[in-house]
Amino acid sequence: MSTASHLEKLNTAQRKAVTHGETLAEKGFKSGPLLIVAGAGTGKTDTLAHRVAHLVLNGVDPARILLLTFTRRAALEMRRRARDIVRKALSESLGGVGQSVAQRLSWAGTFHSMANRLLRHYARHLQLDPRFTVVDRGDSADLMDAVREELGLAAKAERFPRKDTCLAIYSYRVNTQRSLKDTLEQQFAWCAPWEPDLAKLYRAYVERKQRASILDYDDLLLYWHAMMGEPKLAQHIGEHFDHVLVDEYQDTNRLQAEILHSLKPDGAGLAVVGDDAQAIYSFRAAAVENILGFPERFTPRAEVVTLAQNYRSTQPVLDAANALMAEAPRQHRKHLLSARGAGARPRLVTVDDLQVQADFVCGEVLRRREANVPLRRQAVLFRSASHSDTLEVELAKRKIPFVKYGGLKFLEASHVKDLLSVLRWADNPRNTLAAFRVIQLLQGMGPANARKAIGELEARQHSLEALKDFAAPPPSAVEWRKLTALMLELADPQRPWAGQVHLVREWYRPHLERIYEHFHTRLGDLDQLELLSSQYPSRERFLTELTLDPPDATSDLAGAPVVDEDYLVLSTIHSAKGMEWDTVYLLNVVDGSFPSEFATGKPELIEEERRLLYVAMTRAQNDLLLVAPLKFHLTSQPRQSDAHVYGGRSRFLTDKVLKAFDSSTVRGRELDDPALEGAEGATVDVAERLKSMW
DNA sequence: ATTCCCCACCTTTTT
DNA sequence: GGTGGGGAAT
Repeated sequence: MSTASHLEKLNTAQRKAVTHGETLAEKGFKSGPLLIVAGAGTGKTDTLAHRVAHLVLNGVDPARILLLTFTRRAALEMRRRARDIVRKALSESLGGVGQSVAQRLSWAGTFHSMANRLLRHYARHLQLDPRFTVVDRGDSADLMDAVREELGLAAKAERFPRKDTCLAIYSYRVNTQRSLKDTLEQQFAWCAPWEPDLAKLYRAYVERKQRASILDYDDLLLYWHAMMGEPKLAQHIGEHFDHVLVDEYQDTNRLQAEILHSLKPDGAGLAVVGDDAQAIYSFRAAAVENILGFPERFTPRAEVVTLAQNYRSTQPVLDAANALMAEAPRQHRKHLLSARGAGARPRLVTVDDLQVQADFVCGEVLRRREANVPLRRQAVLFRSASHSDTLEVELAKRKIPFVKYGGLKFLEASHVKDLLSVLRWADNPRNTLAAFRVIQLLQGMGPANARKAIGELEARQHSLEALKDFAAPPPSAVEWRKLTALMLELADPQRPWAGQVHLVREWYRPHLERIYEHFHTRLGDLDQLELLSSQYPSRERFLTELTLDPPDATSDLAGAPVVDEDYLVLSTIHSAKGMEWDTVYLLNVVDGSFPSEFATGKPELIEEERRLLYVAMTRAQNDLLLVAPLKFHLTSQPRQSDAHVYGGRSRFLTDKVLKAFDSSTVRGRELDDPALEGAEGATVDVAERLKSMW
């Protein structure tokens, strides 16, 4: 296989990464640990996919490869590419093999989804109900809030931290494996006085989840981690996989790193890939030290292969990115070199305000489309989801179709949560969180009655039959019977999954109309949900996978584009990771956004913002445009105020960095009609004239 | 006990 | 501009 055609188009470093351990081929490639440091655009995904394919072509069983990625999308992509490589490498007559490779490569997914799968499998070893419910961030927060209320912490004289803050602290502490005290002191200093109360809250929160057979995102990792702490189980699971490959290793947290080490204590068969310059998830407790210290964690040290040949961008784009990173104090220095050569210099365009920015971007987008760069080869990126608001309005006005990634999700809409809660309750009758929500949808049923009803359910081991015997307050009696009938129907194990969402939707409709103002648009979302549900084989799979991999594009303003139709991509930088476009526009490149006004204070946070800008810039293949509005509204201002900053050039755009850019200014009226230009200097003070009339 | 209405507060990034 | 919490009316 050493001269195999699938290796031909790889460069030396890539080939080294792909074939690492080949000399041990007869032992199934179980070589020592490997770290691939892959700069932006250096063919990281391709290299990993080739490695998977290469392993398979050399006799490794795809079912014994664990491939951990950061998003579900990345996992699918990796599977697809590996399949294509294998298919191509083998003779055409064996075409079917490629297909089965992708299928057999079933252990490919996010840490969380693989955890979910393993935990359901080993549930009985963990005294865990295999029908456990996975709850998303919002539900976790609601649960936290309920506990917070019950403990009387909400009513304290001094403001107790809000539910989201409580959850953020909890999550950070869990994922970093630090003590609560340290977490508070270092990350949430303003909450430190509440430490004893928070500890109490978290204990109650954990108990509550356990009683209801609920696992939150963190629990998926925690349980997996705990499971790996039991030597027999750890060995059993570790032996199931000959190879463990991890993508985006720079964004793993301590818990995840420890899981990996217990899977492969000596590092045999372990290969991780990442780029410390693209570490942008520290807020989620990601530990860059994982990648920096990876080689030394093993004896002998792990092999390190560095990929620096960039296939994505032209050299001028990389010059800008390199200049930006050259000013980062702590890093693994690498200099990206383009395999594509010369191209247009990146531009920094200064505009008056957000409206001019939106106008300008629309104009540029259309101009490029005329020049045969389709919309889907262009993307607009920004620091936070709301930064595209003005642009979205403008795009809709000009009927330019777009899809937005990141930001508020479909699943966070309350009506969607209502409907899903019914299904969750039916799926796991012990899920009192869902029950609590559903019961209160009925008119006349508030928190008190809901608690009473749930109390009776608990007393009868959560048998839904108990619903029949609950004496609902007379005004709600009729609706209570309808709900009871619905729940019993859904709970019937004989009932096929198909049609269940429809059933719930029909039941829910009158409540929806009563509760919400514009119920029609919301009804549309439920139709979407019904459609989506038909793609899943079972209720459990639907609910879990929806939570672990929520649909991440919203495009309500311009109307959902039909597949294959051309549309512009709008995305937060975080959601744009790993992607690439011909042209990239970056909005609001000003201080307050780059770096985010919330990140100031700590040097590490500022550096992460720099990396964020770096990630954004390195998404561009040919054209990179940074737009800097002179007038930029700061968030977190008192309402109704028009507070903004002027000329806040991003501190990352130093004179040195700016040398890599062509700078220009665009004034609002230039966009309207160039023919009106040329009247500079001739101004009329209309206001003064009107006043002087009196 | 529920519901409705008003007021204060806060506004990042995501599995 | 939306949401969450508190208080008053039903």
